[in-house]
This record gives sequence, C-alpha cells and structure tokens, in this order.
Amino acid sequence: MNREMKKEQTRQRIKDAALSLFAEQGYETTTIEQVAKLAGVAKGTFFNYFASRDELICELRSVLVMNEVAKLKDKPGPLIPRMRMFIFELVQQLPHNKSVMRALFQGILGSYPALELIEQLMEAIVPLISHGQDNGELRKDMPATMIARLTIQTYYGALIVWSMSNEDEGLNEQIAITFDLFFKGIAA
Amino acid sequence: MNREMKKEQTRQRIKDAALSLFAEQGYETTTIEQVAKLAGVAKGTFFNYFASRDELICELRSVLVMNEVAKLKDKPGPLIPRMRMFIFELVQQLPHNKSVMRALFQGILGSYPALELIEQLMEAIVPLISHGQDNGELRKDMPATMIARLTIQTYYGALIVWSMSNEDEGLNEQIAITFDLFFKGIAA
Amino acid sequence: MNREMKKEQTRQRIKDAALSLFAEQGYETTTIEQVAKLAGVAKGTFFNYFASRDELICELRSVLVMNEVAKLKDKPGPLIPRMRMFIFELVQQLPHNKSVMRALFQGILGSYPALELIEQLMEAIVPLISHGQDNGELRKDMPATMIARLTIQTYYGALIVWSMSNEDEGLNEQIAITFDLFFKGIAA
Amino acid sequence: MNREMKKEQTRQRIKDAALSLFAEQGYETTTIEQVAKLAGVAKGTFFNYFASRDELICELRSVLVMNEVAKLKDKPGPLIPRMRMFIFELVQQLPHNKSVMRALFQGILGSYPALELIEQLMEAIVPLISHGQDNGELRKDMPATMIARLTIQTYYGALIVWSMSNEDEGLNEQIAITFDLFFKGIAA
DNA sequence: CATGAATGAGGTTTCATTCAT
DNA sequence: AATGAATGAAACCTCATTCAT
Repeated sequence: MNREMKKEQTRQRIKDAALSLFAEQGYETTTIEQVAKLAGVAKGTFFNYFASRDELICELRSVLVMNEVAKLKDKPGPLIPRMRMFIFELVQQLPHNKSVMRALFQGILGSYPALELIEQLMEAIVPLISHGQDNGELRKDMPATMIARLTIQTYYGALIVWSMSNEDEGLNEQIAITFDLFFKGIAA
Repeated sequence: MNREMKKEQTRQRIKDAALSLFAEQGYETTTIEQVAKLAGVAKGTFFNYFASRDELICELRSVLVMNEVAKLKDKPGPLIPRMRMFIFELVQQLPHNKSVMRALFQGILGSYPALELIEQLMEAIVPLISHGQDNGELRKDMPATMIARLTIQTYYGALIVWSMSNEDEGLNEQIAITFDLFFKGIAA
Repeated sequence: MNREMKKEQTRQRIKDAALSLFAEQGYETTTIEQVAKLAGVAKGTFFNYFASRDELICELRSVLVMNEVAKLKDKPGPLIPRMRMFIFELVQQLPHNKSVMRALFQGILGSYPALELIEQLMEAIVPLISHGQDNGELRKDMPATMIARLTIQTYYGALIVWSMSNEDEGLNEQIAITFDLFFKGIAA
Repeated sequence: MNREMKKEQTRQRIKDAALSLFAEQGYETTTIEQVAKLAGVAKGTFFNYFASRDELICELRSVLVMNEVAKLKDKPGPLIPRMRMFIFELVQQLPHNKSVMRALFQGILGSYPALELIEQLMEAIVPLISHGQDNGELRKDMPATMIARLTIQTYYGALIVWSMSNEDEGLNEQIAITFDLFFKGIAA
C-alpha cells in the first residue's frame, strides 16, 4: 500500500514538474532532464514511470480532452442551467494557470487527437440542443449543429483569450460572463 | 532586375515551404533541411535568406498579428457594419487553410508577442465600443471593455474551432454566422 | 568509489587525446569527433565531461599559465640558485613533447589570458630582481624591470625554439645551457 | 600598366585586410567573407587573387620566414656589428603590431614549414659564428651551434614577449637592449 | 574582371533513451 | 527501484568554394 502510494506520488510529481516547465518554456523546449530535476528524480527514473517522452505528453494533453462530455446527456432538468453547470464542471478540471493553459493548447494544436476533439464534443452536444429546441427552450431558427458549434466556439474563445490576456481576472468569472450573454443569444 | 526578382521568389518559396510544413507537423518538428528541400534549395541557401530558424518563424508569425487594427477607428458610419467589414478584412488576410492556421496559433501561443496581441486589440476596439454605446447603437448595461473582450473571444473562438474541425465549411461563412449572432447580442 | 575513479580516468583520457591531437594538427583543426574517437568514447560523452569545446581548450591552456610563480618569493637563500631551481620546477610541469608545446603556445597566443601572463610573471619577478640588486648579487646598471623582462624572454625563447627544432635535445638540458649564459650576463 | 597596378593594389588590400583580421581574431576564426568585406571587394573576387584560403595564409606566413638570411654571409667586416645590422634589417620587415605578430606566430606554430625555419636559420648562422670564433671575436668555450641556437632563442624570445606584453615599448628598442646584453655574453 | 547567390560537407551541440551498477 | 554515464542520431549553423550573370 505504502509502496503503491509512493509510486503514485512520484508519478504525479513528474507530471506537475512537466506541466510547469511546459508552461514556462513550451513543449519542445522542455527536456526530460529538466523535468526529472524539477521532480527531484534522476533522468533514468523518469523512464520507470513513462515509457517515453511522448507518453508523458499524451497523458498531459488528455486534461483538455473532455472525456466526460458523454455524461451530460443523462441528467434531467431544464437544459440551459444543466449546460451552464456542465461547463463549470469542465472548467473546474482545467489548470487555472494561463501559461499552462497556453501550453496545453499548443500541444493540442500540434496533435492529431485535436481534430477528433471537436467532433466528439459536437456529437455530445447536438442531441442536447435538439432536445432543447423541441422543448421550446432554445430558438428554432438555427440548426442545432450550428448552435452546438457556436457553443464550442464560445467556450474555446473564452479559454484562449483568457490564457493570452495579461490581466488578473479569474477564469470562472470570465466563463460566467461569456456564457450569460451567449445563453441569452440562443434562448428562444 | 531579373536577379532581384529571382531572390524575392526564392525567399517566398522558402516561406511557403515552411508554412506548409509547419501546418503539417507543427513548429518544432519542422527542420530546416525539410524546408530547404521542399523549397528546392540547399540547406546553406536557407541561411542566405534567414539568419536563423527563429528569424523565419518570427517573420511568419507576424501574419497573425494584425498591425492594421489601428486603421479601424478612422472610418465613418454606423458602428456595427463597420466592425463587420473590418473583421472580414482581417479574415481576408489570414491563411484559409486549417492546418496552417493551427500552426500559426501554435506559434503565437509559444511566444511573448502573443501576450501583447490581445492588449493591442483591446486598445483598438474599446474606444469604438464606447463610441457605439454613446451613439445608442450598443447596449449600455455592460462595460465597454467587457464587450470588447467578448468580441475578441468570439473572433478567436471562431478561428480556432474552424481550424480544428474536420468539415469543409469556409472560414468566411463561419465568421459571418458567428458575428451575426454576436452583434445581435451586443446591440442595444 | 570505483565509479568516481572511472569518471576521472575518462576525463583524463579525453584531455590526453585532445592534447595529442592539438599537437598533431593544431587547435582549430581538431574536431570533437576526433577527440572522442581517440579517447574511445562517443561524441555525446565528450559533452558529459566538458560543457563545450572551449571549456576543454581553456582547461588545457592553463598548463602553460604558471599559477605557482607566486611561491617563489617566499623562499630564502641566494637569488640566482633559487631562480634556477624555480625555473626547473616550472619546466618540470610542462609537457616535454615538442608538438604539444607548440600547440599550447598556439592556444595561448590566440587568447586574452595570454596577455595577462607576462604581466603576472613580471609582477612576481621584479621584486626578486630588485632584492638581488640590493644584495649585490645582480648588476645595478640595468633597471630591475628590464632584467625581469630579459629573464622572461630567455625562458620563452628557449621553450619556443626547442619546440620548433627538429633535433632530439632535451628541454631540461637546453634550459640549463641557456640560463647558465644568462645568469652570467646579469650577475654583478 | 595601369591595369597591372590596380591588380597589385587590390592584392595588397586583401593581404592587409587579412592580416588585420588575423591579428584581431586569430587565423581560423577569420572568414573570407570578412576579409573581402574589409578589403572592399566581393567574396568571389577574392578567388581571382588567391586560389584558396590556404594560399593566402601561406603567403602571409612567409613574412616571418626570412628568406634573406642567406645574404648575410656575403658581407664583409667584423662580425658582431654585422649581425646586429642584420637583425635590425630582419626586424624592419616584420609587422610592428603586437596582435599581428601574435597571429603570425600562431600561424607558424601550426604549420610544417615552421620546423624548417629554425634549421634554415641555423644553417645560415653557424658558419658566421664559427668564423667569428676563428677571428677571436667570439668566445670559443661553446660550440658554434650552441651560440647560434642561443642567438635564435634570443631573437624569438624578444619577439614573442614583445608581442604578448601590454606596454607601449617599441620592438626596435626592445631588440636593441636584448642583443646588447646577448652580444656581451657571447663575445670573447 | 567583379559579383554574390547557391552549394553541401562538416562542425558543434542537444537530448531521448539504454543499461550497468 | 533508483541512478547517471554512455550513446549516437539528428538538429542548427558556418563557410570555402563554384559559377552564372
């Protein structure tokens, strides 16, 4: 048990160190030696935890790739509050550090999985929107796919501008303001 | 005369090759050897045109950094159509190729000038918005800076989602749809 | 313990290989690949021991830069035998290999520290000479600084001509003959 | 005629530029581009005057290699004044610039002709010395070869220390002082 | 004869990865 | 399981030299 926990801790230390360095210097400029040093282990030890540099990067990237989108559809209640809640839950899992966020985006943009990301999100959201339109909650003069897409744009737009701005505003707050306006725009 | 032109052509060939490879593989993975080969010149020739790899990257990045934002404020007429026009002009200058766009974003996210970009845009847009609020064109229940920021978010959100989606929709069209909704949201 | 020793040995092997190649081909013509090969290590290993080519060169150069000149002044007894002894000690520490010696000179001539070398030597020797003049051991019709300078000239002249001559005479012997004549010339 | 002169001038300009850069930065660090620029010609032009970089270097090196030593033996009169005169003539032909001198030494030390230099000088001087011993002008308790060698050592010692010292003293003066003492030491 | 764009071999340096200790 | 020395492929960049203009 103790053994297991220690291993898990080391693994996490390595991931934290990597994310921190990626944020500071970008993906490609960060070397395993730096990561190992910051994590307080030897270079060789790194490879006991991750088979390769790429494995680490993949694992870190997955933070932005929301696997849990699927859960959304199963919950009951009016749509807009449910979406709002869901978006906040997503944001909660993200790193609230601007340069880490930039590093994550950078990583995603350079990888193939990126391209599936939007598609997955679309697949999850479109049925919800359609349902909302049938309910009378959402406007019907736009196709559901378009509304879905605008939602995603709004989400990523908020994230990326937040990550690139110099001010101190919180991500939560920014997301809240942004979606307030957006939900009004797509309401029936 | 002929000599000069040839030089200019070669320079452009190198830039095109680089952009194309950056789009395919990302910034850091692209080597000078690849760029040179695709441009049809020798490795050494590359360095007759760009002092270093970084110099090339900087030059390419500047495409996304809109220096012409400033021109916006001097034009007359009602605000919303003017902004719409301006945004289309911006978009016209961008590469309408998804992977090139992704590469550019990737590059910007990893560089310091990125951070000034948002600020510059804000400085250019805020006065316009204020003016629009005074005119009665724009809603007054939100600070001008917030509206400005939402505008920028909307712009980048549209760009980034377009660049990451697998469908064939045009960027112009996507921008048009997006801002239609947005402008309604911020109108008085 | 064993590990440490091996490292030290490897480091020494690299230095020996480098000196040997510098002697054969000169400083600038010698590549790290050659050094590594002769030392029996991989190119990358070289950089585990020396941060750069320059670091190695600096370290090797320091052989000719006599840090121990200072010790001279503290010893007692008549001056000329003391100086003779001191010069022999200096010579003992030098590489008794003509081409290595040439390589070292070449290196020194191309570096700034070279210029401080003479000055340091002068600072160490002038007081000795002055003292010898006060003692009546050395001639007084020449300023101490001039005698000091002639001493240094004599030393380097002997070294350089030895290193450039094709015969087999030993360096020690050559130095002995040279300074015999010189000391007679500066005695009172 | 005019054509010829212009060519000769350009050739000299190139040599001067090269020597000046060698002095500043050493042999290997100086590129043909730098030389051409300082000489005010294009890179390609350089190769109209010198077949290769090495040819230029060889030609510059020959300044220090005294081909005219041979002439010495044919002159009449007492030996020591004749040698003194000869040495001054040699010195006159050298560059009286410390860093140029260092560069020349550096170049010589890294080339094979260096090794023949001493031998040539010995061959020229030994007969003179022998003759001087027979005359009764020079001491007979040392072999002529040894005196010859000491002469050469004295010469190079003076040159090299002058080139490495930071003071402003002239080379002529330094040589004069040095050989005054030396000639006394070898006189009968 | 002068030019300078093009060439590519060759140099230094970096770094992910392996493996003996 | 942890270490860090060794490895070598591969990157960036330099520069002597060629050659079409």
